Amino acid sequence: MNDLESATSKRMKRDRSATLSENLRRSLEEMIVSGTLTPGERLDEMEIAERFKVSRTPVREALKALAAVGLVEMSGRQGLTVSAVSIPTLLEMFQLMAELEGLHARLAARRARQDHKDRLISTHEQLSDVLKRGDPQLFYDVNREFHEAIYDASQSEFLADQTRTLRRRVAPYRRYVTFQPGRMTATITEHQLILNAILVADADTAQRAARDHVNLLGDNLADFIASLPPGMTRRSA
Amino acid sequence: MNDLESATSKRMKRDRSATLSENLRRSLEEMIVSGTLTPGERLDEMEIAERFKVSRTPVREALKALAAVGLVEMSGRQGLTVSAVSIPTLLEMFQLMAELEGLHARLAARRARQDHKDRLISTHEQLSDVLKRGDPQLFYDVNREFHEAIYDASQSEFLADQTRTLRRRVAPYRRYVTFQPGRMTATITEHQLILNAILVADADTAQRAARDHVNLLGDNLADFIASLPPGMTRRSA
DNA sequence: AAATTATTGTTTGCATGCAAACTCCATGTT
DNA sequence: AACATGGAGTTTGCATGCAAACAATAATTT
Repeated sequence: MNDLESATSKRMKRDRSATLSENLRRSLEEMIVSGTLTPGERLDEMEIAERFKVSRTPVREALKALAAVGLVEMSGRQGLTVSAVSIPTLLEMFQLMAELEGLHARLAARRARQDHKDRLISTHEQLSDVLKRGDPQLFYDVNREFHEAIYDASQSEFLADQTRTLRRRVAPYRRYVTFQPGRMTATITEHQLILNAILVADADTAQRAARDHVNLLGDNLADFIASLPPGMTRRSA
Repeated sequence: MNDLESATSKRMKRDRSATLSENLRRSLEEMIVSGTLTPGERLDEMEIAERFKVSRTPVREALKALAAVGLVEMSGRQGLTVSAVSIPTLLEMFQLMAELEGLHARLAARRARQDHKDRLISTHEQLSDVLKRGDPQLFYDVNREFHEAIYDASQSEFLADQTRTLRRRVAPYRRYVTFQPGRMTATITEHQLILNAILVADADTAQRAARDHVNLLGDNLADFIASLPPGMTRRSA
């Protein structure tokens, strides 16, 4: 029963989520979502294994899991790549995101308790502050916080999971939109509409506002893509 | 260049999707979706490996993939189980399904070409015929065909993928609803409404009709669950 | 007899090894 | 010279083996 002994390496393994493959999955997912690994990039099992100092087995398991969610693609034996989604698919993703966020907002308007509302309000104010400071990365993060607050208020865990999964899939592209001029300001305005509707429990308005908010994001993305020189859409590195 | 030789076992491996783990994933998924493996049931790696005459490696990869989609759960080292979803989660799933199907119907109403419409009509008629014969399993399958026809007409592949994935997740429970008295007849009526709206390109009506259709399913499920003796909802074997 | 510890067995997680298949380059043939 | 053919190297897919962890039972102690 020695305190020192119980804190040794044995305890390390006790951590439930401490399987190598699970940690790898998280790491790789983060790298894909954050753009460190770019869409279309080849993923070499051995390379990753060496990089993380593990064998290929947990690497393969992690990649299998990511492939099942659609973040990586395995086309037969010719190797794995970070999923590169086509423009039409990307627009579909935003369309679906719009519906999901709309549904969350609708449910939030109906179910939000006072603590949920408080969190929404404070997060929204926080985001307004960040806007003035003009830190895009921070804005990106706090913006996510605001949406998480809506998911929380909607009290729909499964729906939230689905939404987060989709969110991660569009994340590599979403950054292009977030940093568009005027988008951050517009976001604040749009959030305000959603927030107000939730606060007064106007489900229809909340749903519409949230849906429109994401659809505008999609439009911005489409605009951005259209402004790119042709061919730029294939290469994503 | 011997014909006989080129047709030997070497050719077998040429099939792109012929990796053991992929085939296993399909098989296990089918078993879960069809109810052969029941929610909550323990999945033993070795047992499955022996059953399919393969090593544990592809089994583990298949299970990892299924876990990523939510069909199986792996809680730490204490083994994997077929996912058992709680009642509230199940209702959330139907709610989301309703939105997805609604979106498909909306898009289908806007985009369906004549060939899509033909397929919808013929599938609908087919389902009506099946109703008279009273074969629940066949009804289940043709019903799926009708919905597939809608996905096809909506021309949204990604959305269709997402819908199918969710469909598979609720499949183990959906059967209870399909076989409820009166449900099949009601389904035909509801499909008719969706079909009519799509044929006349009335997007709003199509969306509402499809959404209501799935929501009614959810209601039926909720009724069925409520009619079960308490405690019956936990154990699912 | 009850509780705690030992121990055995089962099951998962990971590493390693091997073979099949793909890629690419070089050599050869027409 | 162009195309086909062959082979080396790379990469994936799967099997096997081992060790750590969990589960359950047996044994020991109080």
